[in-house]
Amino acid sequence: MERYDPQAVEARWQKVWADEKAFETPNPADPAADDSPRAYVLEMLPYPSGDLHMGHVTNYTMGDVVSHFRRRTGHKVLHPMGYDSFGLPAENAAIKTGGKPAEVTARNIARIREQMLRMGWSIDWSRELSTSDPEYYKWTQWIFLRMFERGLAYKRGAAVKWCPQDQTVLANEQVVDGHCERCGTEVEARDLEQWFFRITDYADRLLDDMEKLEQWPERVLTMQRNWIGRSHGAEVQFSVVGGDEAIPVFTTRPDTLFGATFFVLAPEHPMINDLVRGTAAEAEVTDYVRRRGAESVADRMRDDRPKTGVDTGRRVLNPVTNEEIPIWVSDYVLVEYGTGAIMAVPAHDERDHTFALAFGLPIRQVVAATDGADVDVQAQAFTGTGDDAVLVNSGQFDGMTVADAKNAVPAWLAEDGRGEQKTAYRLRDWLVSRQRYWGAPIPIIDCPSCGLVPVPDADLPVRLPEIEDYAPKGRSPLAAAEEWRAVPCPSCGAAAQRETDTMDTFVDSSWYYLRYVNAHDDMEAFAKGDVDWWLPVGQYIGGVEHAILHLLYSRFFTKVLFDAGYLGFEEPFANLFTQGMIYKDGAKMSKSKGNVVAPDEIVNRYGADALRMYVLFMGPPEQDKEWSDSGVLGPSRFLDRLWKAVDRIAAETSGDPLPVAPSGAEGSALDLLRLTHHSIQRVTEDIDRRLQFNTAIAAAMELLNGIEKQRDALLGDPIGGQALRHAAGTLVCLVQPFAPHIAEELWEALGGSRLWETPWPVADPALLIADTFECVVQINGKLRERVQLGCGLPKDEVLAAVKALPKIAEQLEGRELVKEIVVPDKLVNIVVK
RNA sequence: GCCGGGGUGGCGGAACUGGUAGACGCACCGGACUCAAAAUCCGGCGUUGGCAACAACGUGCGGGUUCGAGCCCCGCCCCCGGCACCA
Repeated sequence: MERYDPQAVEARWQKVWADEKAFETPNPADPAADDSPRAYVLEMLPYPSGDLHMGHVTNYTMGDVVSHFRRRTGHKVLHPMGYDSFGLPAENAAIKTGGKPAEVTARNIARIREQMLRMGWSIDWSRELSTSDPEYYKWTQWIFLRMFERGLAYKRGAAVKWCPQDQTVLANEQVVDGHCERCGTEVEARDLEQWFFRITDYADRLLDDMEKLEQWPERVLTMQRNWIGRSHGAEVQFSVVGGDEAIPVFTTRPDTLFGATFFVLAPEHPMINDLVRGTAAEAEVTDYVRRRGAESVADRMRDDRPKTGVDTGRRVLNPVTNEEIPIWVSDYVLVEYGTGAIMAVPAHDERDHTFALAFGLPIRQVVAATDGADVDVQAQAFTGTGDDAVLVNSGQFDGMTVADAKNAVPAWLAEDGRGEQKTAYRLRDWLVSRQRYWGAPIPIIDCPSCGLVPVPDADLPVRLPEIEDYAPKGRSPLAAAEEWRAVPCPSCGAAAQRETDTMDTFVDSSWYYLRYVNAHDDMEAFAKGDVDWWLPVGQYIGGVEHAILHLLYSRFFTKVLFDAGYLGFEEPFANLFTQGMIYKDGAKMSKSKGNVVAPDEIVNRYGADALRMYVLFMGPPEQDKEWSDSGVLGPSRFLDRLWKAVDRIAAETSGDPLPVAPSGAEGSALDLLRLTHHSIQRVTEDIDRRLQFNTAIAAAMELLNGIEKQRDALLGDPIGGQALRHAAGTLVCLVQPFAPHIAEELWEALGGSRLWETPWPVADPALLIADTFECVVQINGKLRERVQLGCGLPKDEVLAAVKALPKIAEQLEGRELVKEIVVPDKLVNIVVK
């Protein structure tokens, strides 16, 4: 056979797979379906920027290894691919170059698809989809309407985050430290009418169902938990002195209610104007509110800012002490959390304490430590809540522990409506409307008499109109398409206007995993029987950067669709694997830093198989990794050596591509058979149970090293030759998920065909057992000697054999024996004095 | 501050259930082949001492449990990620 030429080999097999539709998978209704177990292996779909990057290569190669493995262990595998193709980059590129977003997107998809094909991933291309395709977004709109019907999509005026660069509003999840997640511009606060999804209705289920996600990484669950931010506490009513109204507060410390010595409203609290109108403090309060409002979002988030505030002169009644306490306004209270108002307990809350000191407000201790700790609440807030923290100065609750009082106080308040147990969340409703062009139009019509009316399902999709100017102007570019906008109201027929905002692209990607199942069905988004057959996704793989946004939204969508009866499951992804990022020179690869290594260049030089192996071999898949230009040489050399070794063995032995292990092997032939079967076991475990691809590849490398070491000695011998052929065939089988092209070629050289659907090798238990082992001999826990002993030897015989060793005998000479430990077939430790 | 993850040779990493620390690979050093170089093949490669056999030390730091600790426990330090004036 010729020299290993990755380019030729890879092109050849990619064509075979395409011609034979090797990786297309039937749905249950298809006659080709049978009752073999199924596996849905999915990687997060890419944004088609045009260039495949190393993160994509790692992500999709991991999924591909799992797919191949499942296929060869008897599963029907669904392994699809698509493009998250709506979004700002294509739109911005179109604005810059004068083209159309749809054209830019089509070009980018064509380019990235070509690069993907060169990687040789075993994808069912017949299910390929693009979220910007009307065939797809028709159903995104359909889901929006289901949300609308259920009251889960609604429009309201609210203080929202606005990105002045991208000229659109953002979801809370898309604001990172006060800056736009996408472009890094500092966001502004604006009051706008916007569309929201009521994800907060699902906060409890999103949290509680995480218990079912046993196979999700802890760090992702933690991030979601933090994001949802559930706190149990109480809502307590404080009535305004000299008025009829009561102002509710949320507190997680109802046990400290007797210590509430003042009251604080957020500057945006809706009742402020009424409270101060006509009072002496009106001017000062209004001025304070205006100044806070002018501050940037990022400034308000700075954590070192001093406390500011102003006294309204008005008072509320502490509902348990009946004391009148002053109402202050301060921006340390956030309008969007809880009720936008707090009761301040300076003795037991650090923030309230700081505020009390700054403005000379009274501090009253209501919790004491019983462990003798010195507590001076005038100097410092005491925030202890343990079993040794008990209530004082709290009427009938004196002496009760904090934990008990947290329940007892709200229960007592509830008796006469002064308060009740309550749960608060950090999570806010998901703002989904965007004032940009390249997204799915929101399928709603605004009628002067009927209000917001859904577009009838039969009229979907609401297609994006062709427009001239995509440039953002602070309102949706769709507003300029007046002919498109003007429609009769579906309900009353009067002249009405279409909604002109488009949907956040995260809406598109919140359900794509369902669409793959019936990717080109134009009668429905997906068929319940089919999605229930394939989902939940058996293995989902993607970047940890989507831990909150995409994964939380997708879980929300799945629950909504489940509630509406379209799905038979509540969690979309049974197993989640988050891969680490690839760095170069200590930094994330990026064009601006000029440290991007293009996968294409590596493929041209070393082949896709070498690149596939290297990205997995670099380190544990979930960890961040550092790209090394010379590192790829390891796998590349391995494939070269593999080629030569298998080529020679194929030429000089005969039989099946993977003959049975010859019986009667001994010596180095037997050693090789054992190594082979240990390798099967290691690679199988590493792929199947541990998703630990780096060690699977290391095991394959060790097998090749073993084959090379024995090759010349065994080739002349009939049993040895068969052992070699068995080892070589096995190695090709084990390498196939990682390097599928060369594996097919070598399998063919061994006389086989279609390795991708050849059953995965199974380790022979008899060959996993050795008859001797290297016994480690320790004295006082220190390694002193090693000796080959027979397996299964009784303890006393092992000890006798070990003590007979000259070196050990010498060291035991004249010392008192304290203890002897024998770990069967492993080690001996002799403890002496 | 709270929550989660991590810290092992020159480098990436391995050690899965407490049992030989450093698998596999990169880099480097020496040798073979070559006029020479590249490629390839063979050998070496934690630190210190020693010609060597070998010995001592060694998994962020300090303690503990154990016959035995990279792994378990207690107390710290540092790095990464999430949340954070969230009442």
